[in-house]
Amino acid sequence: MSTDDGSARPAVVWFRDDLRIADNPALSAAARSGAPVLCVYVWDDESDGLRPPGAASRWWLHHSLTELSASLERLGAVLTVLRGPSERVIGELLRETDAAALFWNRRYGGAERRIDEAIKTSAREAGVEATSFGGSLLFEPWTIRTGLGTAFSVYTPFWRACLSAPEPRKPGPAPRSLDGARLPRSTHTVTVDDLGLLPTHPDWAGGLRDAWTPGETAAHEQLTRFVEDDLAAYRNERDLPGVDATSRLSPRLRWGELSPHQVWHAARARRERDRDPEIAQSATTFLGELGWREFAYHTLFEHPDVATVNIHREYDSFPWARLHPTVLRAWQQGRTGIPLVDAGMRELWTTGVMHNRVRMVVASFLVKNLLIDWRHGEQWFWDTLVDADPANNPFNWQWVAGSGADAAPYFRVFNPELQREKFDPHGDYVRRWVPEWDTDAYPEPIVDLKESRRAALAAYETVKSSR
DNA sequence: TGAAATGTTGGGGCG
DNA sequence: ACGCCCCAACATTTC
Repeated sequence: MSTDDGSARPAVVWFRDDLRIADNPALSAAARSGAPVLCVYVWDDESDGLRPPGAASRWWLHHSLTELSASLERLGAVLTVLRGPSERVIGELLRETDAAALFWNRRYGGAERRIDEAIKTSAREAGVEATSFGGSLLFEPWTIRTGLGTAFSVYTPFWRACLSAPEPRKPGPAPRSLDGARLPRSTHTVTVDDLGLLPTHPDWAGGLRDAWTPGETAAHEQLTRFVEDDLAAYRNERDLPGVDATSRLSPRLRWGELSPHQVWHAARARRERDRDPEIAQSATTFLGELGWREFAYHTLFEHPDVATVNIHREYDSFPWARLHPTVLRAWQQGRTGIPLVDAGMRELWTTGVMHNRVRMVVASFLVKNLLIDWRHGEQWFWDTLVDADPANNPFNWQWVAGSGADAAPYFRVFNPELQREKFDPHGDYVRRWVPEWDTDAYPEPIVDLKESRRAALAAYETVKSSR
């Protein structure tokens, strides 16, 4: 088949949360098809229900798209950037290019699934082969079911079911080269720069630049280094925020610079290679963290509005404190007078991530000691995390708040001072982010820990009794 | 992937 | 030698 100008009908690859060329099932399918490949990214800030990325996420997205574009050019293709409502923009592209096929890797959010379904239907009606692939999860949510055919609501049996399901596929290579499709002049494209994703006035991204190199190349270096050098100590040291013992792969998975399949098999291969029991245990613990990611997506699939609605609806009547903006701001800015909390919030603001143990502590502090609705915390994380994930972020906030799937029991209130003594015993982490700790410049706590704990338990008591 | 309150135990000081 | 008390240290229960 040919278009009017004699060129073959292209296969369109729509990139979304999969900004990589290796182990990308949609890209591979397009390359295999023999058709010229047209790679596209759509910046859609118009469709209903799509959640606009936060500021830190936009920064990361800019750089990751830029590298993806360069990688595709090396292979012989280009990344076409479009702007507008996905359904209209993709539909127009298919018509203008007389595309033969449309490929993508699936998304799992409510609005995303509605949009993708509508596009798939109209593409097929127009004679375009539209095919979706599993590229971002180890286990598709609808394949992991309880004996009754329902979704799992508890992590442990969920993960056990995953582990006894067929093993996730081995990751595939990047295409060696691509036959890049030509774009008709009539198509209105923009550049990554045109999207205006970077902060300008002021440019607050200096800390992010120091902490990160977005993009697929650095992602692979990071994965290799972690698996080869750091996996052995992972189990014992991952809870110590002052030690660099975590994988720091979360933004890589969020943006799909790495697929979970690449991470899974890298860790498994390391475990098989040398049979050190320390590595074996660490690998199991680490893979369990991938399991929580799978469970969060599983939960998002079942509860599309997880970012705004309590999974346990009895929490809808929870007696949150009246919101004092100064209190929320003190938490956001790391000025609560609680050293571990302030250290975490400042790490977040500077680097776009926070150590996982500390995330639990600051979240517990906001929700329980300050009695501030978890949605405020979720939104702040959404805006400031470079790994802000549509599934993980709301899932984990609801987990801490007690309203979520397999949530922490309501009475589990972290004591941030005790947590500091346990997990940052030498104060390395706190001093790194709160240098004025233990000086007169450091403020008094904005709440009494003992008293606010009692108040939290009383508040949660009202929810419990209404069950 | 808690913390605090409460209960139990056992060693040592002491009359 | 014995009972009593104190109090860590650990275990269990409760929130």
